[in-house]
Amino acid sequence: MQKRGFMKEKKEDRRISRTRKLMHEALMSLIVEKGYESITVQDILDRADVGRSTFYLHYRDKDELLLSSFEHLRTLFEQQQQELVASRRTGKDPEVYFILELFRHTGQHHKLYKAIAGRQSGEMILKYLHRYLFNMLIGPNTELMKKRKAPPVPIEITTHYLVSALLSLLTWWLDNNMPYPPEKMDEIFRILATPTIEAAFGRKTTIHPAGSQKAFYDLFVDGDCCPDK
Amino acid sequence: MQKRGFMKEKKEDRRISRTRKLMHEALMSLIVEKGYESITVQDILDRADVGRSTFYLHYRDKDELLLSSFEHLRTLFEQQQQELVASRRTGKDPEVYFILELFRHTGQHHKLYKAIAGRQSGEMILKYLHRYLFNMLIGPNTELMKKRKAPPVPIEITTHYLVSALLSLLTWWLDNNMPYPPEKMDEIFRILATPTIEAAFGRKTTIHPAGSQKAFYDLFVDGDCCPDK
DNA sequence: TTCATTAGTGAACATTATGTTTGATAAAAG
DNA sequence: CTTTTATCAAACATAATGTTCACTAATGAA
Repeated sequence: MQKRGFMKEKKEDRRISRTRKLMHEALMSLIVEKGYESITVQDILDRADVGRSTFYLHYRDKDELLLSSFEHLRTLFEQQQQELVASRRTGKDPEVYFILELFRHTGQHHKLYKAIAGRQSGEMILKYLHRYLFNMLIGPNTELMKKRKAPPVPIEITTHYLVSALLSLLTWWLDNNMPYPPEKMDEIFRILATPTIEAAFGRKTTIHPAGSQKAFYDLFVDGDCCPDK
Repeated sequence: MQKRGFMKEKKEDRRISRTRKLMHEALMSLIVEKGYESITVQDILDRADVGRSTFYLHYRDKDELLLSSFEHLRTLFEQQQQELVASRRTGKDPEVYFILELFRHTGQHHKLYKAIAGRQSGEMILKYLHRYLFNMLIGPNTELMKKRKAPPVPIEITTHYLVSALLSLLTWWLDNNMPYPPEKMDEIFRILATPTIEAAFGRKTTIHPAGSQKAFYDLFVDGDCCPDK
């Protein structure tokens, strides 16, 4: 997407990256501590130790900072996804792994996601996630559409329905401190959603387990995720 | 619940009912106009033409007023439900009608519900609705539980999943200006959800159409709901 | 190293909303 | 008619937001 080399793409003033990072970290730690809503810009300023004017030089408001932080996580998730796809050449059903990896990823960053998506922070992020997953799933589904001429339910509705259902499972899992491992949640989603997919499109779907991954964004890899492996 | 007669249970100062009603109406019309979030207490004061102190004499804040208004609607819905149950002595599967009536009811008050539950007003109401529906559905489901010894998915999760799915359909419907009649939405929900229920509990569910109902809360019965009957 | 450029500072300020308090007023209830 | 109680207006304290500006310091390119 961007010009220049491969390892180095430096064009940004160090000060900028520095203050941005400070503000992100401040926001993140504050979210974990007291939840997004109750955080004030002043809180962020104090924690990050930056001037008021500096904040508004970078972001329009609290929400924009949150969104920006969240996009970090999304990027990370996508990198992990790609690594996984690259490392495995089984090839088939990439969207099947997707859901398991989604649970894995959010589990790894559960403190953040719980604070961010656990209903405590505005629906903004949930909306974002919804859109993201919707686009992720609409591809495979439109393919399926071609096989069945007149599906009993409009595909848009089915997709919306399934995304919401998946998200509900995810937020439930986070809100309840992840009482099951990601694999179990993945299985549950399959059990509950597969018959719906079959009813809406008429097709068999298969079930797979999947692999592992690595940690980044060190400060917020939370450690104590899930009871047993 | 309360003491005294049958038709008359007046114990409340007229002034109280009057100002409360004024504030409710103010909030409702404002929600329809500009969405909940952007409404300020001052807006409500101006529209209702009540003093600032009066407002805080009745409600702690905006949210409490909204919640109170919403409970009005819930009461109305329950009345309609009971009338329906009373008028029909077919008796079986009362929860089957429930979903259709839910769509009918929200369709009738779509302006309010769209403003209130259409993602524009905080998740507060959605949460409330979720809890409400959850309790509504947990009864029938625990019955089903007894039939199957070890359901493959914990009932709590299944219920949560189904409620979320139902709500997603409902909000989608409202957000998209109710492109289908309630009957169609009811059918769609059945198509999508029934196989899940069967997978989670192992049982057949039947499909019914249902009747009509009446209007109240006149100011906000919106009229132009849904394309064709 | 030098130096023009760019980012960060902090303090003041305007603005907007919230929620509380007061004593006076008017409308109910009995 | 009298007592009680809800409402009112107005002022107030508080708190958060977002902007401005002149000053300072770090940066990176020459």
